[in-house]
Amino acid sequence: MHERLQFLQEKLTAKNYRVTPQRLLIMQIFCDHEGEHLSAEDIHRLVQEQFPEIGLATVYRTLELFAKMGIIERVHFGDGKNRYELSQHGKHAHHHLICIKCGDVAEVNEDLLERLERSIGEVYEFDILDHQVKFYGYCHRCRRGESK
Amino acid sequence: MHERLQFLQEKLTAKNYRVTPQRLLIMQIFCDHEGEHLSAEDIHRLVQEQFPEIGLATVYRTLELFAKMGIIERVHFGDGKNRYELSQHGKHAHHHLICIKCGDVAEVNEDLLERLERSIGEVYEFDILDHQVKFYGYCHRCRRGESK
DNA sequence: CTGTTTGCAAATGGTTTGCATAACC
DNA sequence: GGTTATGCAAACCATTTGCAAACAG
Repeated sequence: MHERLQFLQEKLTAKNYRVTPQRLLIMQIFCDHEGEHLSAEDIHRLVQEQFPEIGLATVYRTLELFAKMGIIERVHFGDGKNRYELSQHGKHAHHHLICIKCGDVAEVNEDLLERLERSIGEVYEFDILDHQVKFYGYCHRCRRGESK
Repeated sequence: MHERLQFLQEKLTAKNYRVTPQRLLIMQIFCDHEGEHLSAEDIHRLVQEQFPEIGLATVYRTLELFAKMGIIERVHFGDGKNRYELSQHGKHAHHHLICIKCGDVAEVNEDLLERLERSIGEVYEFDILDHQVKFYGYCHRCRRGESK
């Protein structure tokens, strides 16, 4: 949890970016909310609890910086806003199960797509570097008629 | 091509929506541009060539109506705007190869995902109804260093 | 100190909405 | 003729940008 902040500091320093409390705090928020898919507004609200004077623009600029540095990834669920999650160093974490009833988003961490990716790459002469896969349907709760 | 317009008319009438030249024309545009992934603005521009007085709002309202009726599908490529394509009745057409260099979007029509979908459905107790898969990388032209 | 980063407010761009008019049935 | 659909303009919402002040190195 801690080591991630240290890692961030090193990476920032290495690229001549400055280590600021805002950047550290936003990173902290990501660590405290792993597995969630936060929007910029979510992050702004959460950071404000500890640092009320932070501006939304700073959050956006930080998210862009982190994304550019490969620390976080942007994911799109088609609800009009971007969402962000920590990148899982090397591993893809872009298999999402999205419940069309309760809106719950679960992650599938297995890299079952690898074989598919390889064959598509061959057939279509396409060098695949990354992918994003979304499955829409009913989650285990909703399929049983439970509410969230 | 024609039969699609007739199909649209029947579906509109059946649901007590009105058959208007704007709606027919937008459908025509989709038929004339199969395989492309048009944004609302693209469609507005194309329709305007034949019907200059159409408003952007009408385009948006029509797209929403068509999507609600299942005639078209919304797809998101993460460039900030929605894109639309004709639904392929029953078949998924949501495997996209997106070139991160030239921006070209190709479709993969095979339903290679079916097995994967089945096993994920079992493991995660998730009823999968639809999916959307995007592969990002270099297309055959860009990988050879050609320009578009 | 010097250049980067921040906060604020204003601008932007895609999409939605209110309302009076026009068009379908 | 009654209701739905359209066009226009204004509203909206997520995101971006300009700029002067604050801050890291």
